[in-house]
Amino acid sequence: MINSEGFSGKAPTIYDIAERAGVAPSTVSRALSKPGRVNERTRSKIAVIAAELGYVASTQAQSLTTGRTGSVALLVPDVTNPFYFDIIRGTQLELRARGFTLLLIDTEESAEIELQTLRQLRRTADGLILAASRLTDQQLAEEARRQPLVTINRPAADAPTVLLDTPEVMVQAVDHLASLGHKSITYVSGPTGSWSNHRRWHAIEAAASKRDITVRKIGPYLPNTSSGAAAGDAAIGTGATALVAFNDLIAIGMLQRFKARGVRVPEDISVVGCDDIFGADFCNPPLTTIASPIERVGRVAVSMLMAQLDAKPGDAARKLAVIPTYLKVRNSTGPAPRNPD
Amino acid sequence: MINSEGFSGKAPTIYDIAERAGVAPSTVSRALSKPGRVNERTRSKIAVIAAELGYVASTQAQSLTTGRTGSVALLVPDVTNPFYFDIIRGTQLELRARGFTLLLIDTEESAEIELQTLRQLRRTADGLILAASRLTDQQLAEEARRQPLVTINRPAADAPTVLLDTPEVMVQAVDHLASLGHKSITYVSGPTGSWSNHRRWHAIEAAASKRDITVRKIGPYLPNTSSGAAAGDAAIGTGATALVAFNDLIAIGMLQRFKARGVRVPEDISVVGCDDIFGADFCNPPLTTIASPIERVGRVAVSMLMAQLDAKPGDAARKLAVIPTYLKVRNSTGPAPRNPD
DNA sequence: AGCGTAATGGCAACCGGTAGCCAAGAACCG
DNA sequence: CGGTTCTTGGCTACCGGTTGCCATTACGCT
Repeated sequence: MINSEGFSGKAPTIYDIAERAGVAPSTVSRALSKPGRVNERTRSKIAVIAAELGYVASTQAQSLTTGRTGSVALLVPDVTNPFYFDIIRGTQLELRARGFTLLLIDTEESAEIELQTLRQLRRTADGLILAASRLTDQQLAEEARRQPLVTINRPAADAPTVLLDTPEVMVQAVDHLASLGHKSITYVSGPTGSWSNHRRWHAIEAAASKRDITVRKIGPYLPNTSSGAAAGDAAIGTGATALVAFNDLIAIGMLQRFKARGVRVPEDISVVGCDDIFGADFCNPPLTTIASPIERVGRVAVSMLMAQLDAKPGDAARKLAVIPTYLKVRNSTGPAPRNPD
Repeated sequence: MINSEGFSGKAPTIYDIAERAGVAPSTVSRALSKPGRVNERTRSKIAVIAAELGYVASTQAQSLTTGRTGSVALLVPDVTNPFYFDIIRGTQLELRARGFTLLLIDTEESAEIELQTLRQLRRTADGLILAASRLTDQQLAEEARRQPLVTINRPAADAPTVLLDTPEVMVQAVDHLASLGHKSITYVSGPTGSWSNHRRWHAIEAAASKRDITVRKIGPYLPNTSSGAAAGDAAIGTGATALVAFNDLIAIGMLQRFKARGVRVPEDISVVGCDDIFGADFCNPPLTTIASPIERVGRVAVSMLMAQLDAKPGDAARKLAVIPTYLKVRNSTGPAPRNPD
């Protein structure tokens, strides 16, 4: 209480250790960071003193000379979107295993914040992982040229990308609905700037056209449950019997809305989501959706970034990783109603 | 492609700007960080050049002299636990508004990782926010003495704390169940190391004893849905009619398990959760739970931390913030069954 | 005009490490 | 035993900013 500022004085530096050990600071530095470079006896003496003092190297000082900061930034459009939970976790776990720190940024679905953060972090992070970037292709390419970057669910020239293979499985979803007798499918579109949104829509369109099924699109909607509620109302208006939503958040929002309005799922209408987020298995009814090992996406993104950081000029970096996905049928899809209005 | 390393050369420094502007580096530094200190014409000239070059100050270099890193670490036991997501978001938003960066750490429910990270970050972060710390009181006090710290849902000597006032509302939950005719309540306990777990249990115990209601405790269980499923089975074994769970994750896990085993909620058994996490409103049935403005918890934690950072010796810091909570009645609670086994 | 004071910008030290270069001593070799 | 090479540790410059101190100039005022 005497000194409300003084958090136990200053942290010890290599100079403190050097003094105690009777060696030069540079020796301490070497003892700690390149063990082979100094005599074993000297090294262990220094190690002991460092431990006693509770020495921790200043990462900022280190990064100043080495150019490495030991941290990687992950930019997500919305931290509260459960889809990103596992990406965050996968990233964080893999990063920690490699001795890196995670800088988490919520870009609030804004390209501007994203861009500004990207610039801000140029010096601060060794590399960036962009989940569902809202930047234009050009901006993305530009940034990729400036700093090591990996994108998730968004291809970019010059930057490695991790993709969830959801479009592939959209075909299965269409087949699933077709086999249940649905003749028409309505796609509930996500945000306009989202690349995966376009990709999913095209996949559905293509799959449907091969099967004599008509498709329609409503939206765009923000990827959250309240927007999903709005989408639910819109869907009822169109008389659709089969809905494929951009993601589970929207799908769950629709489910809630349908329940509130007395529309039965799947008797009156079938709903397919995408991502298999937390909650998809216990909503009412449990949601048929497209699942994938999302945590792995984060891990893979990290390892691709690391490969990029360690790359010698001339190394051909792996540019693309596609993570498999699969259709998970639960209770939100069922036979097409006999006589739709 | 010519040079896979060279991400557009080096970032510009104040020396580059100084040269272009024909002034000394120190002038550039001042122009950028203390505008009043230099002539307005000089300042604007420098500002223009800085903008042209896309200059961004190196935070590590800055922190080296100023001692401020501009980043705050948030430690959570499990990033995939939705409860923390709004805390993360609140923290991140408030931090960004104040020009700080968020370092997110998942401690994997481990006191050891928590402690190790705390040490690691001593130099790297200006302060730490510990959500649901698993440390002992002593460890916590020790760390609080070493660096600016704020805890969430965990009181600590020497560190400001943000508390959710859930125990207060546990009383309401007990009343709610009592008014529905329940004579006995079973508390489904969370992790042993969790302070809020103890606190909630004691609140229930106290409230029940005043109302001639018997209480029981089962557990401990990990705060996730699979553990909740196990808790569900255990609860069935005890013949309980009213369950209050440590948190929503456990409650939802129980709900799922009950559904699978044909136990009707709330007809056969009532369930109360805690936290009102994402999913509590759309699970089946929607969960009666204790809600609170969780995002605000994060914001308040940040502002208490900032107050601590800016404190002059002698300032009496606010040591405790209690965030109100309230009972949200949905469909998982109902009248006690007439003739329980 | 003369003097005090404020405004402005440069110099240089410093923050805490890293790394290149060099010298002293040890070990090795013919 | 002299010469060469290796090992080890110190010295010093440097990374990119910040800041205390000082010199210069401009300005205000009597």
